[in-house]
Amino acid sequence: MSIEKEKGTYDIIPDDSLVFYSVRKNIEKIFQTYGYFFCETSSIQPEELFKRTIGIASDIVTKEMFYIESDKPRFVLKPEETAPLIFSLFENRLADSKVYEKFFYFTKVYRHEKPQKGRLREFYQYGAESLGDFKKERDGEMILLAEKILNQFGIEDYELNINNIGCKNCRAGYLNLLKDYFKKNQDNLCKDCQRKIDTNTLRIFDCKNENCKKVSLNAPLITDNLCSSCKNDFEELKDFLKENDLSYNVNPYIVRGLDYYEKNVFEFVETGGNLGSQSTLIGGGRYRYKKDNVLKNDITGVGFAGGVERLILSIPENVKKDLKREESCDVYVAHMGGKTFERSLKVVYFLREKGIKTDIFYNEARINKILSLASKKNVKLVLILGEEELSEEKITLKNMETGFQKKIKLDEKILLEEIKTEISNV
RNA sequence: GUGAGUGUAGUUCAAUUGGUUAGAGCUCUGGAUUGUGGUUCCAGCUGUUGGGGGUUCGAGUCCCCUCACUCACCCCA
Repeated sequence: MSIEKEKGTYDIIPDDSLVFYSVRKNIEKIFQTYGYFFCETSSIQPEELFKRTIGIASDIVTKEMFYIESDKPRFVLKPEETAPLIFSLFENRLADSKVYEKFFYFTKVYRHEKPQKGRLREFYQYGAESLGDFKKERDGEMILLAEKILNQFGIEDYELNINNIGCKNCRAGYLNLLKDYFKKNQDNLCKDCQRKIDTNTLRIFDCKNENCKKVSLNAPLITDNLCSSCKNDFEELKDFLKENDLSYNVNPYIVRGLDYYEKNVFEFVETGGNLGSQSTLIGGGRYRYKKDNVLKNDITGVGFAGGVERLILSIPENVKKDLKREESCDVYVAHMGGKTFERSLKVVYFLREKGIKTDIFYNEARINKILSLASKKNVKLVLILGEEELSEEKITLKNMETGFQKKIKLDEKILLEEIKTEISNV
């Protein structure tokens, strides 16, 4: 092809689109079941928004934004959905609404990174925000909800990691403590890490260098340096998870890359090896949008985001097959042309009117051709209306899974009942 | 952004130290079966070997450039 696409982008077309679409519907259904309301903001957002929320020093802001040619102020393709959504809710006076306080989204986001497995430049994120006071029930529901999504798609190889990254009262103190520790030991750190001491202290924990690992091993941990409020919040979350039989690991090294996170944070990590080195399925936690010249008060809440493509990569093949089936027609009608075609169309229109997913092959074709097509389309039932059936005022109903078939009276109401019972058996 | 690897049919992979017309499975199309699919059998289609340049009598194979993908770092969903 002479026209090249942007790397790290892809098109959603069959068969994969069937899985994608089913995943989307299932996710949205779960959110609604938990009382969350759908939202989606524009893909085009002011750069300023992300600078002030996810942080001027964050990787996303410093090197991963797609800039759009436009008048001032500079606009970017949104790299995440939380900040645009929170600001939109604030502008529309919904940030402290009691009617609407829980929101979900399913939207495209953009990050200019080098693509690899599980990492794209344009990808979908699903996520939720629950605005209001910090409460263990809010955090807990978020985690239950996130896990519910993984379970819905038969994903079993994952771990839940939690941490508390502190708040304005204890976080800065801890960082200073950590900086002092690394400065004392900087001779044993690699050059990269020496540079990180002042700019990106926490990232030293991620270094793969053996010497750095050794130094990190004895470094002070955030979990040992929390203020009483954070400590209490963390314990409450653990209690909640225990009460709800959720197993978790405390991972004091979890770092959130976005500045607005505070206190309890969590991550669902894939352990089945389906995501290569990009193992994070879902990341989330509590956050605080500090009051400034735009926000009149602090906005607090808890939320999470998951990558749709990573989720799909983690879904077992047999589950994907079922999802595809969910998206295909229930009934496919085979006719033999002429009057059988005319009569078949009436059946099709009737069934559609009754909410049965029904389709028909417009052209005249041999029966084995149509059945083969029906099989490829994953339909559950085929109705056959040939000259033979028409002359007896009957229609053949064939279950494509079992192969069982029977002739029934060519009467729409009787047909509908038969179809309903057959479908519910599949 | 840094480093490494791989690019051959729709797809998964072959092709002797460079040697003639680049092959096979699956998919696909048609038939066996003009009223029974998913199994089986038979037949058939599909390629600027990612692109460009170079070396050579001769390049899928060697060299250079470029692009794409993959993996890792980094980071994150």
